[in-house]
Order: sequence, then C-alpha cells, then structure tokens
Amino acid sequence: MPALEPKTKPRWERRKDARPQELLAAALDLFVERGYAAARLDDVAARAGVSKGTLYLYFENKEELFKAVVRENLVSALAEAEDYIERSTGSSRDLLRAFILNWWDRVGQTKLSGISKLMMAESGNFPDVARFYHEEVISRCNALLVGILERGIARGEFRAVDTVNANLVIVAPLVMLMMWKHSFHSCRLEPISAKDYLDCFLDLLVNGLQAKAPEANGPQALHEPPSNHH
Amino acid sequence: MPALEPKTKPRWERRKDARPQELLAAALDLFVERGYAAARLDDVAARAGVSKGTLYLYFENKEELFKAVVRENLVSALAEAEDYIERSTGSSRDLLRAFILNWWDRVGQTKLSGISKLMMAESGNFPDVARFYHEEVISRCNALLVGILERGIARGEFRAVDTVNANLVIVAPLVMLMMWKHSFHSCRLEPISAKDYLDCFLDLLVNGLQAKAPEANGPQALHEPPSNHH
DNA sequence: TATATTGCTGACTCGCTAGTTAGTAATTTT
DNA sequence: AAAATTACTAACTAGCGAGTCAGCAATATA
Repeated sequence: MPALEPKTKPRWERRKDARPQELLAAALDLFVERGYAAARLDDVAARAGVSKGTLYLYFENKEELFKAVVRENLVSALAEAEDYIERSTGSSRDLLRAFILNWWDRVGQTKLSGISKLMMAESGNFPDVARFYHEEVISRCNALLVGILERGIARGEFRAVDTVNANLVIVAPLVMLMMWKHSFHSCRLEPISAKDYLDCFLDLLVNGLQAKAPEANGPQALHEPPSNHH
Repeated sequence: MPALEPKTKPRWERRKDARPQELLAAALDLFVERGYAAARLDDVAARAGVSKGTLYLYFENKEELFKAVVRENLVSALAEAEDYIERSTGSSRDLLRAFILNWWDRVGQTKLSGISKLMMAESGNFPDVARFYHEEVISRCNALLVGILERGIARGEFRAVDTVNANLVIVAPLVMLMMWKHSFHSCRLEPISAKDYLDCFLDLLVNGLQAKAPEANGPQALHEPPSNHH
C-alpha cells in the first residue's frame, strides 16, 4: 500500500549544517573498517544517509575527506596534549605515564587506532596522504615524546638514553597493540587483552627475562606473576 | 632498420621449467612494493618477462599466486627453524637469541619483511588469505617462540612469565621494525638503524628508564640490572 | 500562493584491473 | 620437410569505483 500519507516526511531534508559532521563520522567508520583504498565513497555517503553527490558538495575528493577526518580527530587531540604538556609541572615519570595512558584512552582504545593502522599499511601507495599524516601527526607525536624524555634527562629523572630510538621503542608495543586490534580478527580466538599485554611489557621492561640467581627454592622458578588471572 | 637478422632470437622462448620461479620472484617484488590489493598481475607478468596470460597458465589466480609466494619463502624458512629448534640442546637463552637473530637475518632484514607488513595491513580485506597466513605462518611462529619460553621456564632459565603475552611483547618491536621499513619511506629523513634500535630496546629491557640513585660517577649510566622493583 | 533559491539526487563517464580466449609461433615428432 | 603439439601472446570482457552534472524537490522569500 503506497497509500496516502497526509503530511508526511519528504524524501529527503535539507540539513546543511549537520552534513559535514555526519559525513566525517561515516568516513571514519569506513576508513577504519576497510582501509583508505578500499573504502568506497558510495558507502560513506550511504552510511551518512546521503548520496555520493552530496559528499562532493562538502569535500573536494577522497583525499581531502580523509585529511578532514584526521584533523577532526587526531590533530585536535594532539593539540590538546601539546597544551597539557606545556603547562605541566610534575615529575617527568608521571608526565610520561599520563601521556601514554591518555593516548591509550583517547586513541589506542578507540576506533581512531584504525587510522594509525591504516596509515602504517597504506602510506606507501599514497605519498601525499602519507606526507600530510607524517607532518601533522607522527612528527608532532614524536616531538612530544622526545620532549618528555629530554625533560626527564635534563632534570636527572631519566638515564641519558638515546631519546630518538627510545621514543620508537616505547611507541612500538603501543602501535602493535593497535595494529593487532585491526588485523586477523577472523583468525584470533580471543582478542589480546591490553591490560595483560601491557602488564607483561612493563614486567619485562623492569625485570628482564633472566631468571633470578637460584635462591632457596626448587628449579620451577617461583615468582608469582604479578596478577594471576584465569 | 628492421633489417635482416640472420638466425636471431625468436620473439619469445619456451621456458616451461623456469617460469614458475621467475613469476614467484616477480610477484614477491610487486606484492612487497605495492601490497596485495594494489599489485597488478600485468606488472608481475611484465617483470617476469611474460604476458599475463602466461601467469594464468602457472597460477590459478591472484590468491593462489600469493599463497605460493608465502610457501616458497616464509613457510619453508619456518620449517627449517622448527627443525633446528627441535634438534637444539644448548641453553634456552642462546636458543632464543639464535632464533631471533636468524629470523632477523632471513626475514626482517630482507624484502620478506614486506610480506609480514602486507598481511598486517590487508588481512581484514582478504579473510581467506588471512586465514591461510595465520595458520601457516603466524601460529607456527608463535608456537615456536612460546615453546622456547616454556622450555626456558621448565629448565629454570627464565622466570615464569606469561608466555603468550611475552611472546607478543618480544615480537612487537621486531614487527614494528619491519613495518617502519615499509612505511613513510618518502617522509623519514634517515631510515631507522636496526642496530641502534635493537640496542636501545635491549638496554631499556634490561635497565628500565629509571635514573640511578646518584652514585659517585658521571650521569652516563653503567649498569647492574636485576634488583630494584620500584 | 507564486516565485526564487539551493541542498540534494541518481544516473552518467571514464579509467583501471582480474580473469578469459582465440589465435600464433616455437618446438617436437614423424 | 611436413605435421602435430603446446607455451605463449594480445586483445578481449566484465565489473567496479572515483568523480561529474543536469535536473528535481525542499525550503526561503515575496
């Protein structure tokens, strides 16, 4: 019954103000789900409830759409972090911890992690996008972390490590955690537990792998793992 | 001058035996350079010096070509490693080191690292390929590493760490090193030095970031690791 | 209510690539 | 040397997705 609907809703509405945000949200979803190359703009538009033509009214092309997604989400968060760090006065150790935890909360844990994964994956095929992302996100992020390390060393709180490589080493397990979240989901039986993973990482970082010099007890090294779960 | 060449080379030759290897080598190059989705079979064929039709005489389709590349390179290396580890009798620490160094030599350092990167990047879009790779490479590799850790723990050489997560944590910096090699090459000024990176990683792993209690000497830390637990 | 404005649609083009196949030329067999 | 075999080629199809645009319908204005 295609019947008479007295004064019903029109086939579409004008919503000039809301469209950009809705398109950005839909684009974020699809870029994360499929990657940059494989995300179809038809699908982005459909998820935002418009046609592809409308998308092109608000964004010049796929690349600009992607850049807008990055700016809207990552660059803004990074700017806040820069601000926070600049104001901070406490110990470098606390600052480093706060930076990492905050980053994990706002990026690693969220679908934004998919953007990092995507850029690692596809930067080679899209040099312009790669350059943009490297300038606007990666190098700023590295600068922040190196800054914290240098601050800690200058104040005598950290050993004088090679800050550039230490930056990479610290970031690696975090980036890997993000990447695993978005790779082989169909294969992995149970997802990696971020908490257990980070516990283990920190434990290794602090204690190393080496067994203790044999104390009074037997060979089956005891040493209750920091938090026995399961 | 399209002149008379008396008995010269024909326009093409029959080389039934050599083709598969040549196609696999070309395919490896192009998969690594462009990724799975973006690698064109026309280009693979061209690089191997044949036409695309010939490629399809030897490989059923793109997916089977890729699987053949993985089998030819990664699976075979893994089988050798399994063999080596099974025979080994020395300390677990040496075994672990040998495994990691050998892996770095034969995979991490070579263009094969591009395959790992590619799978991390595109597994989501190609579930069949992902399943294959996970079964044939990832889980076998994890099993090897977990086996070494369990061996070390059983012999009292390692602390009783959570082997599954420790496996991930150990692998993470290595995988990241591979990924960086294939990401943002156009952006990074100087490539990451694997040696410096790994030195730094091991240093952090053994010493942690914490500053020493100020001793009598300069700030450039020496070390004696296994003691403090904050 | 009539007219002007514009946000939005959907069908279009164009280029690109996995996969197919009819035919050709190098080799082998007779 | 002629005939038979087959490795190989090149031009093809089919389908997909980025980007375009002429027209339409929802709103604003008169």
